[in-house]
Amino acid sequence: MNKPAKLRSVNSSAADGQMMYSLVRAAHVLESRLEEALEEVGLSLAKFGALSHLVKEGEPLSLSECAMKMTCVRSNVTQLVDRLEADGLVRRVEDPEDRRAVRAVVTALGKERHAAGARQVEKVQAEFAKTISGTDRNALERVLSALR
Amino acid sequence: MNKPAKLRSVNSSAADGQMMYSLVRAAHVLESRLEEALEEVGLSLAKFGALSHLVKEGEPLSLSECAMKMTCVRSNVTQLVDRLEADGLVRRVEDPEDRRAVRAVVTALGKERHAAGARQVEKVQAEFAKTISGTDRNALERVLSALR
DNA sequence: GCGGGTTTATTCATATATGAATATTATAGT
DNA sequence: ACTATAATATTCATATATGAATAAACCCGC
Repeated sequence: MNKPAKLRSVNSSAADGQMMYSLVRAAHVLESRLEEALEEVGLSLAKFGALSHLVKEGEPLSLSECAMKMTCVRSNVTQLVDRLEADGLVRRVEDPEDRRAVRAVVTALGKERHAAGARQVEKVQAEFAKTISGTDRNALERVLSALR
Repeated sequence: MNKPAKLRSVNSSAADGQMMYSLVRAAHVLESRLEEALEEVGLSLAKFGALSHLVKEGEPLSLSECAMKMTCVRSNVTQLVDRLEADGLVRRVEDPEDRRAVRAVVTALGKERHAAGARQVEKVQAEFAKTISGTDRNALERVLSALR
């Protein structure tokens, strides 16, 4: 027998603890799927994320701006751009306005690769969409927007 | 004006894409909170996780068993146990049954530290519980259980 | 009993992430 | 104009994670 809804929403911190872990695990599962899908086109999730911001912006971003958009630390971006540059997906250019700054430019190959990555990500999204019912969608939105 | 629910649950792969990212981001936020809380007692989330499995089991676990419980690769556990051992939270003992195996034993200090970590985690859980309404709880459960 | 395949942990190379330290350049306040 | 402060990217040390390669020990079928 289920508990009445009133009781269910009270005194359930143990269940919530499980849910917190479930949420984290579920996200890891999704990340694995994305990594797997992106690997087929020679990208990692980190690389795809960086390319996405650069492509979306449409103009060179300084590494600091990248770090902010990716909500990570600058030294991380330095290394990520090193690898992207080694892959030929991005180029570093100096900023004439500010001689401290370095901006990242997506190469033609980088744009192609990003597009291929986006197609892969869409497949995972479609799969994800199937696992969510319409009513759960709204509840999930509320929960996730509370966690920022 | 909202779309009718029927339309809302159809043709919404773009919104679902956002939700997929939201879910991943939300999990990262939770992980950061856990890391932050655990840092106060000198633990990382990875270390706390390993200790939790060992404490829960109540007896020494081989590193392979640890890897399975933590759903990660064995070489990861090797390094993690290196660090736990350096912290004095765990000891390696040989397995008399199987001379290939190495088992991890929690030390007294390890048990204390784990208990302290568990108290920290509970605080984060309580905070998390407050952000979830009773009705959303069930929806979230359904969604997360579909992602295993 | 033994030879071949499996399982064990470790090591190595690499990717991702953080934070501290450093050097260079910009900018504000005086 | 000069100095103090801030912001830039990089480097370094470290933690976490993966996967490939290795060595040791196990186990099965013969």
